[in-house]
Amino acid sequence: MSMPDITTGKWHSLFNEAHCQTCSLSPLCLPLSLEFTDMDEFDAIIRRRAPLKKGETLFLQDATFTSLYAVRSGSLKQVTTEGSGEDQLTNFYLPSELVGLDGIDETRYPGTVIALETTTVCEIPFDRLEALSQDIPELRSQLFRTMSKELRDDRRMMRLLSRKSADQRLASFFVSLSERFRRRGYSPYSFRLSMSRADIGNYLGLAVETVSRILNRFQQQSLVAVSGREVHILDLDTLGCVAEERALDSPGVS
Amino acid sequence: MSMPDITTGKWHSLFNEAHCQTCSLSPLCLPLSLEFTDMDEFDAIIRRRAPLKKGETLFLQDATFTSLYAVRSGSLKQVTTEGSGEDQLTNFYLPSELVGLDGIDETRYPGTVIALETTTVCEIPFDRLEALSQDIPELRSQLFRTMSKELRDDRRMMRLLSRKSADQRLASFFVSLSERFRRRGYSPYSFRLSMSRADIGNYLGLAVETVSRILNRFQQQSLVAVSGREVHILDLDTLGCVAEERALDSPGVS
DNA sequence: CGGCTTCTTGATCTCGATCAATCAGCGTGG
DNA sequence: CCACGCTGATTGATCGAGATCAAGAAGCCG
Repeated sequence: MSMPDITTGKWHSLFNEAHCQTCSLSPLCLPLSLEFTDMDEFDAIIRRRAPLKKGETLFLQDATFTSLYAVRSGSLKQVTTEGSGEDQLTNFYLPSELVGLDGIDETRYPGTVIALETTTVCEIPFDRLEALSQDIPELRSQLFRTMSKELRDDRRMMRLLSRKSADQRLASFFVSLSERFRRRGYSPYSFRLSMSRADIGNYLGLAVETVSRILNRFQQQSLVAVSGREVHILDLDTLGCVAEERALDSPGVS
Repeated sequence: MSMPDITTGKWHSLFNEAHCQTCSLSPLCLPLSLEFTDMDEFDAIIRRRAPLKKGETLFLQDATFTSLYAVRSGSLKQVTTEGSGEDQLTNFYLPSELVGLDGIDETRYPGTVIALETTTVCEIPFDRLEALSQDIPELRSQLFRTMSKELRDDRRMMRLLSRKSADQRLASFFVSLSERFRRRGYSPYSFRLSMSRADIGNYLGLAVETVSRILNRFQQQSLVAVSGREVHILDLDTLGCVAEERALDSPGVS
């Protein structure tokens, strides 16, 4: 839909020409607060990567940590396999978001990251980024802030997982997605889910069947219109209320 | 028990003399990888704080973010109140751990931090820390690593909250506590819980009653011996298995 | 078309929440 | 010293949200 068309064959040139200075995402991405000259320096360490196709992995769990990745287009999921248990989907990544921050303190990435659709990323070698962050205080500061924000989001997720009902989880998910699309200049009301129901369930700690049923219920309540992976949000306000409301106050649920 | 005695009155002098160079926690704390001269510089920006008594708050949710805090002794909990819902306990902090990292990207702390017992902390003004981290690459690197580790721990917590049974949660909690005490030089097998059952339940996403019941069960299975807040871990290995095992494989639970 | 995977829908079962006492620990004041 | 009240911990009985099991129904692609 709103993503550039991969089939034209113009990608490669487009993609070689790409620079932070001309990237529409730079106000959201790491170079956010950089001056032009600093941005040049930053841009110089970035490695553009060939696009990933749907289902391809950016890196595997336990691979040696070397780089962070900024998403340019498309989306990815991070999956952690631990012990005997099943996989846990810990994150979805959208354009301008930074992948790999949780790998810094170890030598390995703590999860596998997989493209959910055709996806392009910028590779940022971490040693060079760290060196550069010595000379550019804004860059360092921005890195700290990005990590801090991710910590904060994690805490929100913990609250969702430990206190919210299935309805509240789904509602939160849609509100959050809507907000993320809005910030990126896409419509907050109409978008296409790049992840399967199973992914959503795994991420939210719910069974696939539950996701399906609640989506159906939301549809009957005219909160959203869902057709396959196409989503139209009809009543964002109420959805926001559902997301935060205590299960008690919900009136005529019957 | 293993904590210095607060009642002797010797605290204040002890506490004024305290420096990173002589602090037994420095190999675990932020100055971990610093040279002597660097550690002096770091030590100079630290502000020692008067001890907090049980129940006192280090800072309130939405207070302006200014500093990180390193725990010297005692322990704290972080509690977030959001919307109409109840509080969510997002973290316990033990000596050498860094409090406040999730406040960096906003101007405010995202939760209230409360002492669970008599607790001393070192205040580290963040603007000075950030400035210092420009000159001391090891310090900057350590900060990144600390934040990254916290991200990783958060992901583990999400897995616990979304996939693990109540038994597994409690077992994980004890294994994790045990490990944290061990790293700090305390006994990994005998310790005193500074938090209430309600706190544990809130943190693990369980009702108090459930915590109580499962503790009882663990006791009957001779995994732990619990008396009030005094804990003796009898079978750490099995506890570790319980923490990771899928509910299926557990053999003769009956 | 057939052979996939993904999604939906229905029926049943279970774990842990909730409700409701009771009990234990503990500081306070008579 | 002991009755009182308060908070925290335990124990028992019931209930319900959501998992699980089991079929179908759509898509999707060679």
